Amino acid sequence: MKIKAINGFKDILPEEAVRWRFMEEKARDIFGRFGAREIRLPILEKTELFARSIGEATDIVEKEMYTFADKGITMRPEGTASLLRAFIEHGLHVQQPVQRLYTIGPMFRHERPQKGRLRQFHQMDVEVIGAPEPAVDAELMAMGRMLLDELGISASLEINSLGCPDCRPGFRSRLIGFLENRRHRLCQDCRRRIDTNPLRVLDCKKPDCRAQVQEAPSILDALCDPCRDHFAAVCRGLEALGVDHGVNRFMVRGLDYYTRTTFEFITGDLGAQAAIGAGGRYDGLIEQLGGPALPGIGFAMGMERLALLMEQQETPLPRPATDLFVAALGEKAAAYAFPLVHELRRLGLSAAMDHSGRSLKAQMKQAGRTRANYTLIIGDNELEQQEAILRDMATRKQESVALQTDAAEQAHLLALRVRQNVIVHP
RNA sequence: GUGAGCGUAGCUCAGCUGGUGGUAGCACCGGGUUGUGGCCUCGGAGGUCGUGGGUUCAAGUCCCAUCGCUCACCCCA
Repeated sequence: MKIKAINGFKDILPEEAVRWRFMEEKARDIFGRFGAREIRLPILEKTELFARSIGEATDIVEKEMYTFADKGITMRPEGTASLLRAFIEHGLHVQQPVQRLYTIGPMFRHERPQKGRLRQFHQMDVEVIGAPEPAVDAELMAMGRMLLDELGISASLEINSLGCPDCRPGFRSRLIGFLENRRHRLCQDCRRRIDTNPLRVLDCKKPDCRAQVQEAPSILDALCDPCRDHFAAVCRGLEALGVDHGVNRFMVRGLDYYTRTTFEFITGDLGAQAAIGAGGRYDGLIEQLGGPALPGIGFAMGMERLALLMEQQETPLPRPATDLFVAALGEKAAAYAFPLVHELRRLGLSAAMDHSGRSLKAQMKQAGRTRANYTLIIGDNELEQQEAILRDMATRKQESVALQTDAAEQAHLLALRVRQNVIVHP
């Protein structure tokens, strides 16, 4: 019986990995432009970290974590908790008043896999710690938008405010009162949600629930003055930066730690998975985790979802190419080519040759397959006359080049000849 | 945790109400081109029809079980 990867865990094969690399390089580039520095974090953390940050009663903590119960450790289901733990542990706030950090890597949740949702999935996570200003909220969303733009992905941005510990509890109880009155008109799930997570009812997709909820009190009307001012300033900031967005008063978060600004990048092209990136402000969380009383805001992009969209929208990718393929015919020629290819590689070129003594036709085919820009053809005739044929694969033009006895010298000459014409394929 | 659908070559799939002999395309290898890739053409290799059981003279096809995958609910990036 063949051993296969386990359910919800996927291999990213070479062809697909090209897309992933492009995505990661774009992200690192753009995060860097916004002053974010990379932080690399462990995959395993104490279980308690996630219970305290994400929330004991959330689905993630209650039933989706990969936990080694006997050791009290868990494979991270998201990045923010780990990042903040590291931030607090190493006292990063004393270095700079505002820290912008990003991390990229795998996360783990034991859910049933479906389109755009795996058990091991990957996120790109950006967090800004120490800045309460609404301008930062707008800046972060603008950064997310820029990344999507440069990845060729179109999505809409929805924003909302969840208020703060001063104003949310009041809204929450008003909402519960409203929902209780209409309990009988809500779906089974929403009836349960009234007790577990009443705000979540606002986000139910069932038409009947949506209709009921239209009449519900709006959190935006219930915000305290500071939260109201903050939200207004966020909207102005987005407008100043030309970032299109819509206000969605029904949007909520699945994690407990969010305050004030929340946002999601939404697409209709991924089946049931609409959110490709989401985040928000978490002003009390760092203190709650035993750190300094600093505000924070961050968001995560789901990389599998981005990759699916890039594929659908046919985002052009840089394809790897070979600078020079050496086609050697016969043992003597192969013996000459062997160190030559090595020297070419030492000089920084990508070079390849065949080791199985195949026909020239087969080797040319191989050269084409490896996307070689040039092929150097060396046979017995060429060795005898100390001249090889250099073929430009795109133009099919050939020229002869003098053969040197020394491989390093030969490689150097070829590199000079071939490099100036190396094309970076779009 | 719940529901539905699907398992035929490395990939994408054909195979009608069960009827000798398992399709095709892509990819791979070779020939046409005795030393020149992409196009064309000819050929080759590649399959326990997911697995086990049952019905039948006969099962890729029908039934049952099992495993796997996919999508959706839930939840979320």
